[in-house]
Amino acid sequence: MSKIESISKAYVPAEVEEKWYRWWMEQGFFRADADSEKPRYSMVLPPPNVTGNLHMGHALNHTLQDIIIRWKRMKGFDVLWLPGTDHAGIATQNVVERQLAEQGKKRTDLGREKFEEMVWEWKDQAETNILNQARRLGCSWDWSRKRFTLDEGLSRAVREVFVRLYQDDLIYRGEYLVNWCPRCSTAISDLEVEYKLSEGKLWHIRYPIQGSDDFVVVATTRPETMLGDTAVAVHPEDERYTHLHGGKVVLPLMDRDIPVITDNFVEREFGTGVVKVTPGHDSNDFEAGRRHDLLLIKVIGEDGRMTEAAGPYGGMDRYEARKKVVSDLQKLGLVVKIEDHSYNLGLCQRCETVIEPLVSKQWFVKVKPLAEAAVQAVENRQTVFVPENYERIYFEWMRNIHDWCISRQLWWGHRIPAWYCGDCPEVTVALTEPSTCSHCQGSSLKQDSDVLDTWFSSALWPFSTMGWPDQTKDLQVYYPTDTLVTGFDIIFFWVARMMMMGLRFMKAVPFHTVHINGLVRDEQGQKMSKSRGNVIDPLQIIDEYGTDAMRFTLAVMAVPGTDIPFSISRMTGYRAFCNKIWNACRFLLLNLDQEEPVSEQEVEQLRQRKQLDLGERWILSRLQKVIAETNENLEKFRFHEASNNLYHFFWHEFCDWFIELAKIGFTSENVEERRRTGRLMAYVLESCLRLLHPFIPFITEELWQELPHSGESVMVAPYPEAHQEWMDPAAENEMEGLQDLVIAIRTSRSENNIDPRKKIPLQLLCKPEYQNFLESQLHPIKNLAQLKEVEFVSNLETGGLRVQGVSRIADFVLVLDEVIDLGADRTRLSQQIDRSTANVQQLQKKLKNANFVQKAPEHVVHGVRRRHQEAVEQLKKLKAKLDGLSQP
RNA sequence: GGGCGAUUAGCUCAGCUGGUUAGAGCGCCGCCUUCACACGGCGGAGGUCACUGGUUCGAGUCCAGUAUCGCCCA
Repeated sequence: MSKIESISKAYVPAEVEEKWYRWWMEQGFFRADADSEKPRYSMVLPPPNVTGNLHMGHALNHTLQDIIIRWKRMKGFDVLWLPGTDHAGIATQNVVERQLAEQGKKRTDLGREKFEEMVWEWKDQAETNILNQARRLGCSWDWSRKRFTLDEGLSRAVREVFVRLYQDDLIYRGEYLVNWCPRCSTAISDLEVEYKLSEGKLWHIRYPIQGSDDFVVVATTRPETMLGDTAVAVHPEDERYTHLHGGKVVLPLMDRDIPVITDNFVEREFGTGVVKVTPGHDSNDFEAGRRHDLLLIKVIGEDGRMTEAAGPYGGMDRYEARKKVVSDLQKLGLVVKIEDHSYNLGLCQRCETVIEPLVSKQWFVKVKPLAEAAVQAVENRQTVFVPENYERIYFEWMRNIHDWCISRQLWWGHRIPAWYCGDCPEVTVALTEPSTCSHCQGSSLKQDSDVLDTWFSSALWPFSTMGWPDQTKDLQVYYPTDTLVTGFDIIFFWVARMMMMGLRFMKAVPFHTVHINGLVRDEQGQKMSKSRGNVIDPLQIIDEYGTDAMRFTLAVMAVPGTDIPFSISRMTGYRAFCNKIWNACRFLLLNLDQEEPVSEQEVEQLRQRKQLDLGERWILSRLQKVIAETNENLEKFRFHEASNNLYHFFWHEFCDWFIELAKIGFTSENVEERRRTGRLMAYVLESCLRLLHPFIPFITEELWQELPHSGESVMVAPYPEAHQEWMDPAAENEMEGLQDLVIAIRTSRSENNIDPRKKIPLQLLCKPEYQNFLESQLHPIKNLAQLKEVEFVSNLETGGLRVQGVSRIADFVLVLDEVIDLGADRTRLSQQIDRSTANVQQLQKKLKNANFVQKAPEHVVHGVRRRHQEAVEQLKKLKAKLDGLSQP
């Protein structure tokens, strides 16, 4: 009784969340134990970037992982959920550079060392923030194993991998066309370029044919690159241009003779069918240039300005140069026409600057051999994708993979472990700084100033975090991990590369299952973005609605393979659900006078001694069903089904029916009955808290601690397993009959505007086989349907102040004091008759169909027969009722 | 151009291997402050499951095509 006073009428999340998280940590419940005898289950967290805050995407991703982890932990596994953060090279460097820019400074003003210090400061700050946010989300991370991609251990793994791949000829340095971001001043990989359809122009330009007065017309979207043209190309089978084969044209403005080449890559339908070839600034042209041994001229430099090779245009910005080139051409009368043209513009993923393809000396990973193994592993189902169709996306990319440019001209990241010799042209690649050149023994060495692509270190995450290259116990026990939960947007960036690296260096896939979660969108299904102003901050949501409500909403909406339109109004509903759970417990505590936990043996005894009443047998049976379903759904990553079933069971079965029945038990004069009601309800409620805990960890812990329980914490209590023998189809069937009758009476009452509080008399007419059953259930029926006395009759008295109703197991008449609206009654009956007639006809049609009766499985046919019979009877009764009304 | 996905109630979406009268939340309408909960209770209205054809005894569910929308890759 003192307890209930301490429990408020509504659940206030802010009052309990922090307390429990701290306590869980102190108790060491989150820590994995590599020496444990238990079966193990492991997962690594996709490390969030240390660029700022966690967003709804993280909230979803982390919630799903935490559900799995908490569930497995309760199931008796030794679980490891390894957390950490990613240094996120370009992204983080950009954040800090932007801060500098506000002070009017550039990173070069500070120098490398000073700048790096500054980024480290930012990193500490951002990381602390992110880790706090994860706490608020309730993530049961093993904090003792937290990692950061630039940690010494992980850096050692990066160097080790680089050196080994170099030794195996899978890493090389070379001069190739790369995607260059002039703003970030670095090369980026193909994946980091985002394409956006933009409105541009198509310029048609005349190139004079050498030794002739004639011209060819080429079409281009980037006229400034013509300064670097070293050929024009036509399709070999294009009959319009056979006369040009082997000839030359004169490049305008530069007055350079360039050859006409023939190549299949030319699209005859594009423009005039003659294209300019600029091997220095276009990837298709680069390839063509190699095939035809063309000169390569770099007319645009790393700073986005024209180079000296651009002659008079040298030093101009690339867009100014474009204008100038066009106007100069126009003066020469060489511009035939300018058309509007939309085309895909390549932008830097991080800063949206237009990418400049240019030739540069970079480090590359030869990916093909690595990709083959990674494809096979998925083909052999050593790793499976959930939902499965993502595997096709993975294959598609892996089979068309290009070499991976891994060097970045940044300061924030893993420095490339390569040293250039001042005395010879060779490079020394080593784990630690060498004192002499490995080729000429010279001692004037200088380390490559570039760093590695962030994804290079992320690719090692599943094993670098566990201590590799040392053969640690953690690696032995927890690698390969079981599941990876991540977004589809980084299947190529990250998942594919972890597969390649894991297989190469650990000789085993990094994870058995890749569960792909969707994107969190706003209520209208729009992508959340700062510019749209529709970004939802998870922390704000948590402050306002509580972590549990947010987690449950995300879980319920997480349909595999689809995006999540996050809805505040929906979440309000799940906050109400938390409140419902809270109050169900309050109700029990109000009525419970013992604290001894209820064991399964105790329930089993009651069951065997046939001491349970219908509602109790029914709720136990339903509980087994929902336990089985929840485990099955979680096994298949069907979070939405699992959470939705629990929601429905708890609210609409346990609360709406069982608690209502329990109210009768609690007010019984029979001490034994009162006690049993409390025991049963405590048992079911405690089971529900355990079932719900992975989804809503905070409220379940708070309440579990208040209820009779055994064990320290709900988070380490055993997850419920279904007792097959507690399933009770007979009880479920009887209960359905009872519910059907109660609902029919309630509907009748409501339709006749009878005050819900008003207790009224009732006449019942039932089939003989239900008589005993109904008599035994009179008490609950009276309570649930607000009835005064119930009289069994052999003929329903119609007419006058009587309202009739039918249900599956019994018909009834409400005996009313008030005047009722016969007209309304008639309309309602007619509607019911229409519906019922349609139903009968449909079932009849099926049964008349000889094919159906012969071919459909027996139980289906049987079911239809039964339903048909019932429907016919019901229709007959409804018609009789209508007749009764018509002749008062 | 290639690939993937979507189209179900006013809104946002479930519906897993084809089989009760297609469900949920929110919204809407009516009644109720009944001693767990108004973040509540009881009841109700609302759907030709995008369209066309096919497979099947039976299709929201499987197949083909059409339309519209979205995403990824080139």
